[in-house]
Amino acid sequence: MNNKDFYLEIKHVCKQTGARYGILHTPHGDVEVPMFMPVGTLATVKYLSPDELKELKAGVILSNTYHLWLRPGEDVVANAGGLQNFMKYDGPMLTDSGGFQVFSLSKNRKIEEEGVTFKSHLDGSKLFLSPEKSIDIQNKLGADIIMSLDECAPYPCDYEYMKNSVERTLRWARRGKDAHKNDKQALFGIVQGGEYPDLRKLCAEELVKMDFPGYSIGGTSVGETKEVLYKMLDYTLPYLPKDKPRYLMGVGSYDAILEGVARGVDMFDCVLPTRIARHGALMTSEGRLNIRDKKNEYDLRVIDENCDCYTCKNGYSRSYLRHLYKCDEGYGKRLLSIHNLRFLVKLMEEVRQAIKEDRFGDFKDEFFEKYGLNTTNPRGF
RNA sequence: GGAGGAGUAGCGAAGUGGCCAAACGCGGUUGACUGUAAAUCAAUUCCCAACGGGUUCGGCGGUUCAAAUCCGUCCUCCUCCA
Repeated sequence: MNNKDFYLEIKHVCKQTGARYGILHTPHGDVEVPMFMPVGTLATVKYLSPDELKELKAGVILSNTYHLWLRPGEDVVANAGGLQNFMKYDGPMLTDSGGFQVFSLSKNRKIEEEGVTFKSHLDGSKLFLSPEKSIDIQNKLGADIIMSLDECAPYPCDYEYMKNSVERTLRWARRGKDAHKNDKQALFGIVQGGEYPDLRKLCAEELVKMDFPGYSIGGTSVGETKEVLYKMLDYTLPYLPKDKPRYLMGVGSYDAILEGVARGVDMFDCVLPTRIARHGALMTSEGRLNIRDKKNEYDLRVIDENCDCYTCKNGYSRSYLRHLYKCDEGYGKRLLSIHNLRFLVKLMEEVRQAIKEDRFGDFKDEFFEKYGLNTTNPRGF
């Protein structure tokens, strides 16, 4: 693709940690990194309008190839002029390749060299997704950033299986790159290799040889502990080029985000903030708050005094939010989702500021101290 | 005044001689959730010094080896007729 359409401009590297602050230029505008990207699988971040996403400064929105392929079909999206125009979100977007569904729908699929055969989770019909097909769909969906089809292997996974899987993922990356036809879209390669240092290194180096405009770290958030996740990062990041964006896939707990940033990750995405919001769990500057708890019944305080989200700013009380939650009202899910997303987006704003001021290491330490992580809630969120 | 019907755990509601501390739903409490098959899932919810024990099915009194379940009586509520 044209370098003028998509590139990472590193503006500052934290002297304490090596964390990077930069501007990611995309065809749909510039975004600052490190950043958190909300997930909108079916061309919508559940319950939120594009206006609300803009207000909370969401930046890049993720969507999903597998799900949009099934419904409404990539041609329907292409007919509307691509994802942004279809869902009326005018910021940058990213589509995942369907690689995660190779993992999450594992009971209904079969992996072969040519591609993956899925049994549709909707009607059971037989579907076949290849690296070329995934890229073709993503070309039609039209996101700014697209992903290679990979195998997101389970955890734990034995060495032999992982080695074969990595080699196949590399062949798929090559095939996807050759099939990629839309030069307005940046195709990222995905590093797999589980917890095996040599496989992570091999995968990263081989992908770098293919020269992608950005690199993802995959095979994470599949049940491994935080310690293993950090090892995976340590085994991968040193082999990725400094001038290209690095995207840690599926990570959204705030401790893992901070550890990722410290290691040089630029992009994160996760369903966690929106999903747990729908399930009544909120991220606050004092840790987790379960809105459904009876202790909130008469509590007129907002979720978090330090939050500037729409929900907190407008004084929606815990009492009211609990009421909406218990009545299963959609507006409650919306208000809670807005809060959690804004919490993470704002956290990233603070992260960037700290990097610019060469104090990200201190910021991270203070944050962990303040939030009491690794004590009551070792996994964070 | 007469005739029917009903009273079961916080609420609703099954159960109508032993397998009943009593289904199920709601409510309550607690976990979980990480490139979204997720407005989901799991545990727990009479009391206690708890892999055991104690007290329950409107009240009281009976029958029985055994009662939420059968009998008597009282109380309360509902419907219909006067």
